[in-house]
Amino acid sequence: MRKGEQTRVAILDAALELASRDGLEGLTIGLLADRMLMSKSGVFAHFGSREDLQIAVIQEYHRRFEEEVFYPSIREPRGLPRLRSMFHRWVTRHSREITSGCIYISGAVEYDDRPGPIRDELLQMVSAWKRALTVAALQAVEMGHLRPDTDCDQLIYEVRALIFALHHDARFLQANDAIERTERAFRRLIANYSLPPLAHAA
Amino acid sequence: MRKGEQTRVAILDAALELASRDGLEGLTIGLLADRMLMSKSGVFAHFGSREDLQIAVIQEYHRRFEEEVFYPSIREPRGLPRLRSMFHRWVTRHSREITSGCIYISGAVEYDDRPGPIRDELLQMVSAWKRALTVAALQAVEMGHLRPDTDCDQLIYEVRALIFALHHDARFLQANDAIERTERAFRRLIANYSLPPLAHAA
DNA sequence: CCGAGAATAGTACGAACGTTCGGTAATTTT
DNA sequence: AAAATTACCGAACGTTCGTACTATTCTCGG
Repeated sequence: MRKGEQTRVAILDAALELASRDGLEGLTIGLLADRMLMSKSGVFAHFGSREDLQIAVIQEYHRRFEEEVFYPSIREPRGLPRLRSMFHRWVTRHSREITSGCIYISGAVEYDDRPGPIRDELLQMVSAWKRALTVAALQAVEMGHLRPDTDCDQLIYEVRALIFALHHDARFLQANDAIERTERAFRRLIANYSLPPLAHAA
Repeated sequence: MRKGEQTRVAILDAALELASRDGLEGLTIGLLADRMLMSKSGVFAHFGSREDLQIAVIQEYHRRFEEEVFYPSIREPRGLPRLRSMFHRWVTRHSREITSGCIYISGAVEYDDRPGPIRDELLQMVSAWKRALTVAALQAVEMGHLRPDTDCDQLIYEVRALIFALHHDARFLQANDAIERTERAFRRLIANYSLPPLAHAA
């Protein structure tokens, strides 16, 4: 039980790459076997079914997302700095995987009308991240970084909207100014919900 | 050559419904034949190939989109009223088709990594609509409805972002406050780029 | 170094896919 | 009413899909 896990990890890695490009529905055991230079049944044996494979991919994606975006950010000072860090790392991740899309987003489109374990898994991951963002925003209000009347759900809704646009424009429209626009919009958004600087006060 | 066109229209109508729910990739000739109570070959004969069927669906979707969103808006007064109308009708359309998603958005995810005629067709339609929005924004600046230093590309980028979020939250997360949040964000956005009301001027 | 058990290959299956083809109705034209 | 064209069906092809079995190869502890 050592070689096995080792190849399982390798398969999962290739599966992630494949699913990021072609979506979870495009993730096929045959293609995966080709890429691994293995037989279909050899790949299949490592996961009980295709659905289990897809779920494993989602979980692995989430693990990496947390590792790359969430955990580093949580070490930043509570409040606006942490929220900024979460957003920036999120954007950076998207610009890095500009050739391999975000499974959260593509999965949402693929499974918005298809109930089942995969949709449930995706929903759980996306909701968790959304909640984490909202918590960070709430803390920013608590700390006095954002205006006390800030509707944090609304703020995070608009923040997430920017990421969706980034994903769309960078990948589909192949617009190279998407990252810049996303960050500019974020700055304006934060400025909107921030307390006015003292210099401008009456 | 009369009965044929008639059923072709009926097939296209069913195809649109199917593609809106399951995406353009989920649009299958077999399922379409089942829904039409026809044979696969019967359906097939009306379109030279599956790809031609998919392109026909995209074009029909675009036709309806223009009819429902663009043309009525262009009768509104040039400038901010027209831009508002375009956005509102867009949102309304999304809330109406809350059970059947937007082909522009699902198609963008499905074909962002798949070159070919379908991607080209989608790209053309999406770009055209984006340009129409930008033109409306530019006119709003010209008319003095928006600040003269407004970056219209940036504004429209953020406007489109809101629609992406609406689509995501309404369909995938099934959040029932998505429409309200979208409109609230739009108001804030416009206020940001508007000239300050005279009452607040120094 | 060998034998047990894990890891992978091989083969086969039923289903669904797009597509082709030949034939038969139905419809339009003459 | 006859002829010609169009509309549709049914069956089959080749491929790919996920999955179930069986066989073979490899790995590693005793």
